[in-house]
Amino acid sequence: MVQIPKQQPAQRSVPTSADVARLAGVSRATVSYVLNNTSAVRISEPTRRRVHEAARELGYVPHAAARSLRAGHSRMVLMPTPEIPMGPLFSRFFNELQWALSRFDYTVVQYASLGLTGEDAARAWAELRPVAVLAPDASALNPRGVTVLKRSGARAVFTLGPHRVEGAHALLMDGRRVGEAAALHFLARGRRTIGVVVPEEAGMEPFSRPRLEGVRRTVERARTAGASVTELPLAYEEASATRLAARCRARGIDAVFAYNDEYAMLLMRALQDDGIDIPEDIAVLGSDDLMLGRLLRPRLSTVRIELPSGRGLAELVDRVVRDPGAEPEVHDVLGADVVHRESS
Amino acid sequence: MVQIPKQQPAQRSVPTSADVARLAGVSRATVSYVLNNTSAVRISEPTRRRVHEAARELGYVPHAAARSLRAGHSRMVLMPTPEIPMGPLFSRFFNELQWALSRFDYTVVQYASLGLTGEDAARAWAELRPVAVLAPDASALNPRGVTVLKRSGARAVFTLGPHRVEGAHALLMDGRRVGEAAALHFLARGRRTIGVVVPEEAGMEPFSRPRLEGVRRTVERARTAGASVTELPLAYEEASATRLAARCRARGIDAVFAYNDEYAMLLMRALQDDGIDIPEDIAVLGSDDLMLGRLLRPRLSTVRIELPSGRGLAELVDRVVRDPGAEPEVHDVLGADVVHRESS
DNA sequence: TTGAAAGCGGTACCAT
DNA sequence: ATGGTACCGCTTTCAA
Repeated sequence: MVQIPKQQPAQRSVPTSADVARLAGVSRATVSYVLNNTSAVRISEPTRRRVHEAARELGYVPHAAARSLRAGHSRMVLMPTPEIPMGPLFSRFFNELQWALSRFDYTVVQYASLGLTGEDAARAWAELRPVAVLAPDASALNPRGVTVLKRSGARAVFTLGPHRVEGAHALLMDGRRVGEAAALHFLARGRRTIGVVVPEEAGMEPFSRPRLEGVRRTVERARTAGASVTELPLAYEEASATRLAARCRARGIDAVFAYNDEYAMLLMRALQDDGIDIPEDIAVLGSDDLMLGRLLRPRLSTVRIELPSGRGLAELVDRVVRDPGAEPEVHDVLGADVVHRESS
Repeated sequence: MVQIPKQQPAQRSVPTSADVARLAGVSRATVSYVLNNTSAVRISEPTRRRVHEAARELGYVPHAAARSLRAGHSRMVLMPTPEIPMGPLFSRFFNELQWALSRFDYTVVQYASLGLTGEDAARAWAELRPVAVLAPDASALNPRGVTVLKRSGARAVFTLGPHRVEGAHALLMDGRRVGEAAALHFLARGRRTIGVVVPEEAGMEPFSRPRLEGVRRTVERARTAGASVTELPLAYEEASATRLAARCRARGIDAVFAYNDEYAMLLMRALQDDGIDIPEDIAVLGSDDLMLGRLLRPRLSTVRIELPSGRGLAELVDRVVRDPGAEPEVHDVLGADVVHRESS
């Protein structure tokens, strides 16, 4: 029995527009005209058909790199992926923004430049020659990085997060607003000894610090007699929560802003197990308005965070791309308001 | 007073290696040799310095597209982003895989080809000429799409998800395993009237269907007298859960596999509010082993899903890239086992 | 040790 | 209505 070579892929090399031209019996120029529907040039119907047919037969797919090399620009919007998996809130925002940008005919690409930060990261991104970069704060983009990107042809550089960076437009998500809303809520309800949970997990400082700071600032400004703010480190595990619950009781804390709903749930459980009544003894406030908060008993009060519509942001990005000369703009895109339920 | 134009960016065009060569007083070839540390060629130290300095001064960043165009290949691994935001489990897996691949010197790019599926999506991906594609199931990659990708030079095409696709390697995540584990758990504990929650939210079928099917299949095979399986549609909102709780009671259901921990929490709350005792009257099982499940009362039993290490998968991808001729492999990468706590 | 030049896959100008 | 061709930025022989 003859041994038949199994699946000889023949590994034909990738078909190019020259191959299509050859097969269709026309020039590469004609192929380009036909496949791009170039309006400045009229190609006869029979020729069009032959070209299309040849392309289909060969399974021709244009080479994006070659195209944008020639064009001198691309419509790639680069969104470096943050190292930390984002919660549902932020990831929905990301998805929406992506979708909106794609409506503007941008190609959104998330690029994982893992380990790189600041200028190094910027250089890695710049190699891709994106027309715009939307950098989450965690990428630690700095002013020099912004310069690198602009020099390499990026027409719009945005940061997304709590900080702004010189030279770049900013979609400023000022976490202090969240802390502020929480603090006002507590003060208005007569709470005075306020604790603020700060996650111990690495990489969350950019989000947790501003919230703490917002609480601090608000309490100071209010000049309410006897009001104080205590930082409460908490790891995302029960043992840590148990210890923290004891500490809350010991320090006479009567209100806790728990960073977000998940940490709030963790702490609430520990407090309740410690015999503390919520909200009677200690008021608890989460944030992000997750479904799970509504399911707790008592139902969790929370700071609802409002992110802007992807549609609007996509418009903004597009506007800057069209007019790159303009001064960097700072857009305060974070809204925060308290949803009062039963835990506070 | 003279009006000074504010910030004249002079918008020099992007510096190329030719600019660097000019400034350093050498040829483009030399620039390339120096910046790439080409070992086959020895360049004198003074020249090296001059080149590096010129590159720094101009803020030169190489053009990735031009480079890979010349090279004829890239090290880009394309991971089309699924339309649905993934939970923490899956997103951790994604991150890990990305990190591992970057250790192998691959450039991982997530490309949002929103709205496109099947062959159209494949064509859009192929334009980027990735060396490998890891396509989540939701992208609906089909055999023709696989062909398109291979024809365009992709040396490794993987699908990630519950289905496999002809011609592509598969990291098969067989959700039936999850259902199977759940069913065995219930049957072993004497439960007979089993309900399976199926989320009503769009786009979750690829995950929920197999789980249901796994339960069904396992119960059928067990041939346990009187055992039955009921499909329980549930939207992620309290009202829907309330209705479902009533339905559970009415149908005499004594065990519910709730799709995941979040739906489980939602349903558990509704059942308890309806006066049903868990696990006495109805046993509840979630999946994903989220922290939140441990915090519920009773503590939620859950199906722990084990995804493979990113490291191992990166090795696999690399192996296939090196030897693209091999037959497509199917790797069963989903482990499922029940973590028994208090709700079952 | 360095430079000249070809060529990767497209596009668009200028002829024909 | 089509074809010839220069060129985008970079790498890599081959010569000098």
